[in-house]
Amino acid sequence: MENKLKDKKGLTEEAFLAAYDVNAFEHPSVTVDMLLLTIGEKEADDIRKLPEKELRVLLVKRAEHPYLGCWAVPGGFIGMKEGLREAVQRKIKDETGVADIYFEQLYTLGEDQEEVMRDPRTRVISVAYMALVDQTKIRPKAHDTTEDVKWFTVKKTFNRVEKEDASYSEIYTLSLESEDGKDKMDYEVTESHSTQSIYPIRKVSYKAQEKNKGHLGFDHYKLIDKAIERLKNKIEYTSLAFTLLPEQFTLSELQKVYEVILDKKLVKANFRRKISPMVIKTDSIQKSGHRPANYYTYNKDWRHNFME
Amino acid sequence: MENKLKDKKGLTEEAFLAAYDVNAFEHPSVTVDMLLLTIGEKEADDIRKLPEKELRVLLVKRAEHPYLGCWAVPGGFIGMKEGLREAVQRKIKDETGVADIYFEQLYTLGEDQEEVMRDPRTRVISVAYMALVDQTKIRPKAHDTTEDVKWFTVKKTFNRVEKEDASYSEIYTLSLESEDGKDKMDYEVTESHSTQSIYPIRKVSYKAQEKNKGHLGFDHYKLIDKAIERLKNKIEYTSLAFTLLPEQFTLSELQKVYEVILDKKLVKANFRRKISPMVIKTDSIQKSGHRPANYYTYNKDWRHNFME
DNA sequence: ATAATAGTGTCTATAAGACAGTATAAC
DNA sequence: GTTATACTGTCTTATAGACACTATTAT
Repeated sequence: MENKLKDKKGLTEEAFLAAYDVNAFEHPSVTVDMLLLTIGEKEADDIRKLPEKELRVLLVKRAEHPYLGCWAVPGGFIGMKEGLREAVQRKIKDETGVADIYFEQLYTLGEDQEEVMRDPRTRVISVAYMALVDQTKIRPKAHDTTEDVKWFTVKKTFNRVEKEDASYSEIYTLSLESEDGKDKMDYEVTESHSTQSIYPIRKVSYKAQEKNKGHLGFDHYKLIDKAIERLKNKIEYTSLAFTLLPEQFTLSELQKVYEVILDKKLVKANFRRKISPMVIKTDSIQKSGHRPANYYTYNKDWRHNFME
Repeated sequence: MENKLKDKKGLTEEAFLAAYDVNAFEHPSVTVDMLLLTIGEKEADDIRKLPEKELRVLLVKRAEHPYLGCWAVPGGFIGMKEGLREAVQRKIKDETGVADIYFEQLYTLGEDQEEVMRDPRTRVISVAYMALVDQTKIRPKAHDTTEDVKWFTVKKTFNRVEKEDASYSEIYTLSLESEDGKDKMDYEVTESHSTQSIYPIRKVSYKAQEKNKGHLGFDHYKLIDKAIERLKNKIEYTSLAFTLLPEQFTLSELQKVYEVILDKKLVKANFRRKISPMVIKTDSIQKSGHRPANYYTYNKDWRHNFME
């Protein structure tokens, strides 16, 4: 649509745009952050036992100011002519060497006064994305702006509830530990909910623990926390679990993925009944030190059969 | 934490920050957009009948380029020292005169190439928020940058499914109509889902209809669509419905709110059974041309009794 | 009486949870 | 046989859906 209307100053759109001065105001910077999550396996001591699974996030050790030497979620400034998703795509390629990965928008940082100061360089709005991968498919590598890359095991454990007059708080520990055990950061997470308001008012605060080996840069603990929450939520009604596994998997492996993310044990028979429409049995078999298991694949037309 | 480490160029953080030139790169602009949603009532012809309810969104008629004369979701540039939420809070106050309103982050626009060009002035990243209000509490007003403000009834109706080789598409009509009926915009929404990939790939496209009276600026149809979807999703497991009603309401009113948002009829007895833990009976009564109804309020400690 | 809505009781269908049992491999 | 996991059947309980019935007001 060509807009020939004139504004209050008598300008057409064309004239207005020609006169528009982008630099009349100061602009914030915009970055993307990428939470790359995966399910890793802890090598079992007994060969006959199945390996335990755990949730992991990819962190890079920063080789540049600010937060030089700290661990952080990979990310960076976006180009002027680059879409946010495209920027994330580029980061994923840089970080992992792979292009075809599931990711979705998670949360945009820069909401309140505290977050206005989140980067000492300038005002930074950061759009965070959550990406999910099968760990066996990728091999992360450090590059110019990063000194190291590691997978960190993520765990969020419940501590206690505190009741106040107008609110109650749930207190958790969010812990991050690198595979080699050299870096370990814990955060105390306090989620307070107002009991006064009609609508949910939720304030979350984070406190780094004294004994931490290593530091997490920026306010990235917020992103990790958000990502866990989102994943926990969505895994129940989507097919996201399958993005964390190879194309072929056993039902026990699948169950462990659910158990790690939901953070609770599931009853085998019930689990199998529930996910049966989402999977297809293959003729391959996984051999092991006990009864062999059937391999399954994701049933690609699960969705449209179950939404009318 | 004071960071005394030196980077590759031998600079401390302090020296690095002193030398940091914000203007070394061009920056995108950042705006917030605010989707203010409410439940409105269509005046019934028969006094004895209860009024029908419908979902409405607040749109402003732009008095400035670009999209001068078009309807748009209210919004604007953020200040350098202003948090995103704070900017939205300010807009809400400007637009409605009220401060205490529920709102949450919805979605950040600017994801792909098409969205890089979404504003003819410059590259604009827009962080959209969804706000929910009881329509009786507020009185929207136009101001300097807007020529008019109106509530638009929002409806999304299903048309058909089209099956292709590697995908299937659901086609909907998204319609917006002002209370006075003078402005009416329809969009054909095509949601295609890939049937090939392990993970959900969903592409949505929008097409304005020829017969439209009035235009919607920018890509704001995307936001309206996202907001409907979010609301539909969250109303089932949150207390958001109560933000759309006065403090006291009848169970029939509450049921109508759910029906409008979920876009289906509910069975009264079952609905009441399900929401009973969320509400408290008051001693007030609503008189009308039939059996009077009890007023209820939201049960503020519904949440923590139902999450262990 | 009638129109219109308020409010309740109960039967049925479906899904979730618990648990016990059998099967099959390596050692 | 033992260990460790794979896989299945069935009972119980909880939840969702359908439907019928009674109650109360204004006109």
